[in-house]
Amino acid sequence: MVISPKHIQILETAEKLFAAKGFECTTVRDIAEEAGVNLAMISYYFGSKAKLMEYLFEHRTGNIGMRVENLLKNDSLAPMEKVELLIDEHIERAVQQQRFHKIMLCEQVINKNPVIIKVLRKIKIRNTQIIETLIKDGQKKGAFKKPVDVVLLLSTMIGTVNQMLINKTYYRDFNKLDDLTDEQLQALIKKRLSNHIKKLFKAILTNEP
Amino acid sequence: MVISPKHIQILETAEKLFAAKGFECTTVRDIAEEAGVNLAMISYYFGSKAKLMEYLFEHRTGNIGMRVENLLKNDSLAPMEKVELLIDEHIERAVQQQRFHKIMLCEQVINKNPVIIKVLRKIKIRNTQIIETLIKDGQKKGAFKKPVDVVLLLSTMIGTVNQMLINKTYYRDFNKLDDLTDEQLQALIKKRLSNHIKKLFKAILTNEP
Amino acid sequence: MVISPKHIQILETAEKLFAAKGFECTTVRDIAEEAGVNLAMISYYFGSKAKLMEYLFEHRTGNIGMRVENLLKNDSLAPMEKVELLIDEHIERAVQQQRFHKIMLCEQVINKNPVIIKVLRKIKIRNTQIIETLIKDGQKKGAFKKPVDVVLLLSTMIGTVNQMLINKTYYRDFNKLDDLTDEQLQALIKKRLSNHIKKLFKAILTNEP
Amino acid sequence: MVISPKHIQILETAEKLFAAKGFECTTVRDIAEEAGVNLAMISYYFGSKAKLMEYLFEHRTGNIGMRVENLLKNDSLAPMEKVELLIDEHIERAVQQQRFHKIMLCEQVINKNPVIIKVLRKIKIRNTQIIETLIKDGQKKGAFKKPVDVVLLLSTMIGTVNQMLINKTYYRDFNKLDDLTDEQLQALIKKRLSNHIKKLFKAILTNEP
DNA sequence: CATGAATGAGTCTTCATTCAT
DNA sequence: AATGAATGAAGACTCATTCAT
Repeated sequence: MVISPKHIQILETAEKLFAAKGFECTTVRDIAEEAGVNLAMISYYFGSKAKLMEYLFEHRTGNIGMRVENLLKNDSLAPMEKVELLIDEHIERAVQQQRFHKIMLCEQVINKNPVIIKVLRKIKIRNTQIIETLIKDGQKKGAFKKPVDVVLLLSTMIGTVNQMLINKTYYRDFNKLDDLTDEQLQALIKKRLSNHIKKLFKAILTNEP
Repeated sequence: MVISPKHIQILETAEKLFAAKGFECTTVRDIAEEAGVNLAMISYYFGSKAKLMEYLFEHRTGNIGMRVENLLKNDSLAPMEKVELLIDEHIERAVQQQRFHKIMLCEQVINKNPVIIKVLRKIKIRNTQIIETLIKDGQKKGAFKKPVDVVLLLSTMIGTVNQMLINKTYYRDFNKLDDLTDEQLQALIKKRLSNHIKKLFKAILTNEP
Repeated sequence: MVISPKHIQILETAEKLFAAKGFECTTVRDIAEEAGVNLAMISYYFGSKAKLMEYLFEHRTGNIGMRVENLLKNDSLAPMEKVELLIDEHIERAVQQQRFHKIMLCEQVINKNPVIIKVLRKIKIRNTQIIETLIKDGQKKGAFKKPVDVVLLLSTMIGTVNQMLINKTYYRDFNKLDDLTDEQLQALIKKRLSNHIKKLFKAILTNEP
Repeated sequence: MVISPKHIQILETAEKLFAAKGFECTTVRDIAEEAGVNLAMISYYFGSKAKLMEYLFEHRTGNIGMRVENLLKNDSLAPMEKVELLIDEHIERAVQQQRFHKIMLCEQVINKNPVIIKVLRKIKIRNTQIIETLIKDGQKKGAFKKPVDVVLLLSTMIGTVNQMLINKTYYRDFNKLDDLTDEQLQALIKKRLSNHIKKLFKAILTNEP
């Protein structure tokens, strides 16, 4: 399929609305109006609303992991350093693609569109394999404890980040951070998430205090 | 409002379907058929589909925390023991009420029904306050480090559990646990979640290795 | 059919609501709640909502005209005096039974329930006959001109009164009568209607200026 | 809003059915079938059934009064001549737009849709102002008596015409006019209404016999 | 290639009425 | 005699999708 700027425009508008109102509550009309395109164009371009969602998943999950792949091969980094980079990579992407991550979160719960189920499963497998490789490497080098429940550990990383994305506003209120701009708040949350999750991973993976 | 057995029956059917297909994709007809009641009865009992959801939230969040309240007052327990009880309490409830927790998770993302937003906010505040009290107590007794980012810590507990609920099937596949019954798998996940999260909390709260 | 006080109560509540919101927009539930009776009682008492309306028509149109019949026989009154009494009689009843008159007005337009069509027709015939008799008597006595279009004349009386009932509030506003109570306004309108219509009738029926 | 021939077609079908069965008793399906258009098209074109009614009111009340405005300015006409033209104008329009006038009559009684209440009020104010201006002019020229109750006088005109519209069939029966076609009957009624109302107005406004 | 107009299918909701008690 | 619970039928409306142009 040829992807024109108009395709991107529609996809991003759809993403915004899906994240805000959910897939079902977003009408094709909403998307068309918000994106400033003709209503029929969406079916014309993507075939259907469901297919639009699938394209969105492809669009967002297409080119991930290049940097991570290289990271793994880099022998000059210690295992824990690699893990830390992975954590930061995930936080960065989750925050950058907040909307899409929210959509993914819901879609994982709902489980309806088989295509998306498949894409999600692929992502999960990929994620698990990467961290598994990393951990096994660390264990081989004696840097990490064994055994490690990889999925559980990954759940902590992904779950903590998701939960913080969901509770951004609540976090601001509870910690009385009203004077921060959205960008500042986001940066703060990223920093704190990073430190926090790294500490957690260290506790699970290493013997250091 | 009087709650008859039929009310409960409808509520639980609705919960099941909402968790499986999402609120929007579940039609009132679905619920009526699955619950074996007349279509009109749902409006008759609950007023509307949206109200039904609200009643579900009330029904499920109504009487939580009695045990936790008592726990907090018990002076014979060490701070970390209290925290551990809290963790187990949460895991127990989340697994027991998996469906409802999935619904809550989605609703937090979507943010549509104001009544539910309010209920969710109340729950969050309650949860944060409980753990905050616990932590401050531990800090006063010198058992816990300071400072502690309460919301971040809570996000780890809730996020990890949610993520594991979502990935139950994936967890079985990845760890090759096909010979376990659903109950056994569930018990295993509960156990592992408990150990895992306790370890994480210890790493954040205490100085012990 | 036995008419108990509860019947009356329901009928009058129904009348009030039918006049305010129309027959279709008034639900049986509305009537039951407003009347403080059980919902099922209305069907139980009257059979159906349509039948309730029919009973209302019977109830309100049952015992009219006794006074008028006597009036006609009274030989001590001049023809015009009789007509004037008739006019006042009509105004009095229309104002007293405003709600019912509004209902009748709508029902005449809508034409749906055959029973009510019949009742309305009977009333019309009766009214026309009475005034026709009166006019013929006046013509015989040389007091009234001939010919007279009875239905047209009646239309003026009934139409003017109806229109004023409908426009009560507008009449108050336009004539800046805000300081009057509802009762005072009503009395004023009755008085003015009476004078006005009598003048009109005189112009049509007699030769006097 | 763009008004296509199909809009008009739907509006006129709706008008016909509203006049015959009332707004509430007319279903959108009725209108769609009678107009030979798709059911969804009515919402598509007008938004809702209520809005359709509002458009009908706008459509019918939009361009009234041009002729009347000019009439008022014409100095070659005597005050009573102007009044007579006004009466004929009203009769003509009421008979021409019988259906709509019936709808208006009912809507004035029921008072539900705020938009329509507003339109009706505007019409009433306009009507009253026109006739008030006419009458004041006549009074200044010494042609008319004073004082005159404008709303009462208007009620006679409008009420009489309405009542005759409602009772057309009855009028035919009572006066044994079965051999007349509908058009002939209508013409007769218009003629008689005109003479009748003019006579009434003369009686109220002037001193002549 | 792009779109305005149109539509079939499906949704929630309301309501008068019924019926067992 | 009276009623609380229940329901079948029908209503307005929405929406993704289609299709002629």
